[in-house]
Amino acid sequence: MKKNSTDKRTRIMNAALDLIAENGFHASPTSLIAKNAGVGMGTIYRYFENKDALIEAIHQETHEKLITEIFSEDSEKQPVRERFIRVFTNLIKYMIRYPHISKFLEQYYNSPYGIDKKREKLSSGDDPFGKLMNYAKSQHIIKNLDNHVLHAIAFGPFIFLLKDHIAGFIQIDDEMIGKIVEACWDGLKR
Amino acid sequence: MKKNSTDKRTRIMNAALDLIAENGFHASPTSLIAKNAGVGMGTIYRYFENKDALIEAIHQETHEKLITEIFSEDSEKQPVRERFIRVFTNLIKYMIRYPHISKFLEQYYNSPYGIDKKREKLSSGDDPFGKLMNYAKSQHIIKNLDNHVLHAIAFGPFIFLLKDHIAGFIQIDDEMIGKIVEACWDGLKR
DNA sequence: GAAAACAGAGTGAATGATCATTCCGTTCTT
DNA sequence: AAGAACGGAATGATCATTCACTCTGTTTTC
Repeated sequence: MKKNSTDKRTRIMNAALDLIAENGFHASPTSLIAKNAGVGMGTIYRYFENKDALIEAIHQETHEKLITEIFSEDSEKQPVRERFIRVFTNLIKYMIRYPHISKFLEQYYNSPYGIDKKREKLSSGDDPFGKLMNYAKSQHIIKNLDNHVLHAIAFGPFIFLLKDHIAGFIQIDDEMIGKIVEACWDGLKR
Repeated sequence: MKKNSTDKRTRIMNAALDLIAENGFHASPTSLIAKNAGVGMGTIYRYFENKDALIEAIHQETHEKLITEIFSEDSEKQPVRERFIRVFTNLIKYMIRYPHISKFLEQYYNSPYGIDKKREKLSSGDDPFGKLMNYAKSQHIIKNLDNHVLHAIAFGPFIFLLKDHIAGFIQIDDEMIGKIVEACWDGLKR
């Protein structure tokens, strides 16, 4: 039985993800990450250059997984409204299904890490949402506003609400998801 | 020339506010707060029990100032739509005029402090936005959704956008404010 | 095929850095 | 001069990171 070193790497990443989701970056010492992953502290540094690199790796992986999943059924042949509604709905369901990932990403984007990452994303130009927005604008289906503003109208409400959901103030069910998505679309459409 | 002890208290609070806004909680050591406030480290502990108490005091003060200011012109006699638009517009302008306060509050509400504070607010029931929402719902002017959801639709977009503004990705001018507020209203109204 | 030598993953005590907080000598106020 | 206010070095706690060592599986030697 060959020891798969990916196994330990994964265990470290999962332990860190869980801890950061539950306690935040600053209450997730490497010692605890190592303990929860069932490895020695030194082992973390065999797989990651330092703690930042570990966090970056987790972000990269979760972000990719998220984007892939929520756009999985998206097709340029569908009507724009349908596409928006499907993608938003997927996003919300995903976030609710994987609360630890949501919390991690939320923390990440609210930290100094996140700002730089966003800057990178924007300049590299591979933003599937941006493309969808641009197309919808060219068809005069949604308001002709800066993409940042459209992003805000589309995602702001749910990001806001997610905190309430995670904190336990509300319970988001399928019916509510439908209504939220509709309301966001109302804000977006011409 | 009498040394007013309130003066030092204020200087400490302002220094902490600025540092936290610019660098976050965890890059704002008491030593630096003291230095920027022009006082000794020990002095901070004459005015605040500990660092948490200092942060709570800053929150309390900035939050009160914010609420007072954005509701200053609000009157129950005005039409609901006008009231929403005025209050939102005030909020956005305030946040843009005082970016350090905005950043501080954003950090605060994204930290463990903030969650507890929100819980407190909700149970105490003194939420002027909630009242406005309830009234508008009773008049069938806005969608009949849970207040959390309405809050999210109303404030989510701007909170989201504010980060972009502060990070320098966009420049929010008066025309943009008007459009954002309209879009939020579109999401809210029946 | 057994024993010896090696390789390198894994470990966690030790290190050094950074903080919040305290404590006591100094400075101001009355 | 007494007492309050102040300053900042000292303290003790918490971390990320390192590094000398162990352990296990593999290769070489005879």
